[in-house]
Amino acid sequence: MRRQDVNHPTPLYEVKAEFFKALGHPSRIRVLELLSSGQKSVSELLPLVGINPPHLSQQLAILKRAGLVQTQREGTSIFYSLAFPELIDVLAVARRVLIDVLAERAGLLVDLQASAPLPYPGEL
Amino acid sequence: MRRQDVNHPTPLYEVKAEFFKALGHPSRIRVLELLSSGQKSVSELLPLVGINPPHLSQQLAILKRAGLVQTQREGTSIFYSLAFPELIDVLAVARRVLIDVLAERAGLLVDLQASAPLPYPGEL
DNA sequence: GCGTTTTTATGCAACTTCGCAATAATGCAT
DNA sequence: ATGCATTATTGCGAAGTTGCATAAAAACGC
Repeated sequence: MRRQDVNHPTPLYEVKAEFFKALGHPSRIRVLELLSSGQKSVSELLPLVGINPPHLSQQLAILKRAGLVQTQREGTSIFYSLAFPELIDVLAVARRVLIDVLAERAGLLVDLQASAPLPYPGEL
Repeated sequence: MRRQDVNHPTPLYEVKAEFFKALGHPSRIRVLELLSSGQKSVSELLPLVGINPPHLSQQLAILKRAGLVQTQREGTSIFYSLAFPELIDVLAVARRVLIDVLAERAGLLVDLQASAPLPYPGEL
């Protein structure tokens, strides 16, 4: 619990920021996408995410603390799953925006190339 | 440009994480929500966001670098606006998930209260 | 020039990431 | 039940990143 939270009823945009912060890491995005197609145990996730066990465990803990995933023990394995199916929608909508952003970036790139100082005619 | 980017085509989930990271701050969320209802100049945003000018400028720069907002000069003012209207959808969908998350949390809270050691019968 | 609006620079505290070592929790064999 | 292997988590510390304040500078209109 952060110092700030001790006495104040966390304002809404703080909570929203927390939510997005939880999504703001490659491994965590990867995990959520993997869980989009059904629950997975930690040992299943390990090779798919490609980080070492303690690190994965930590990232999973962050997602869990944020309330985005839930766990279920099954023998010696622990299965993680999305806490809410709507999370899939968040990822989908974000994907759509990202397409725009990347298209825009690509556009800027060709502009840059077009306005380049006439590719060094005599270079090399 | 990070070292890692020099030789590798940044994997997609890196880019996605960058996107969500850009949303992962209260002031930035606030700005995006304010811009959802139309462009605003920095000086308009200042009192609404409630942070000091350099800090706001920095947060705006982060949003701009992420490609989420665009600017337009008008005399001495600079107007910021959403780069893509779909951003509003992202915020909306996230809001829906958040409602679930918070409801769940509230549920856990009453469970905790229900299972409390019989609220200190004689306390104060 | 001067005032207004916005950005950049710099520095420090706070937080995050991630590896390694250690620990816990379970199931299975003896 | 004790030990052992498997599965997952926790603790800790180094390195890197982010947040935010103060001071300085840039860009514009007059």
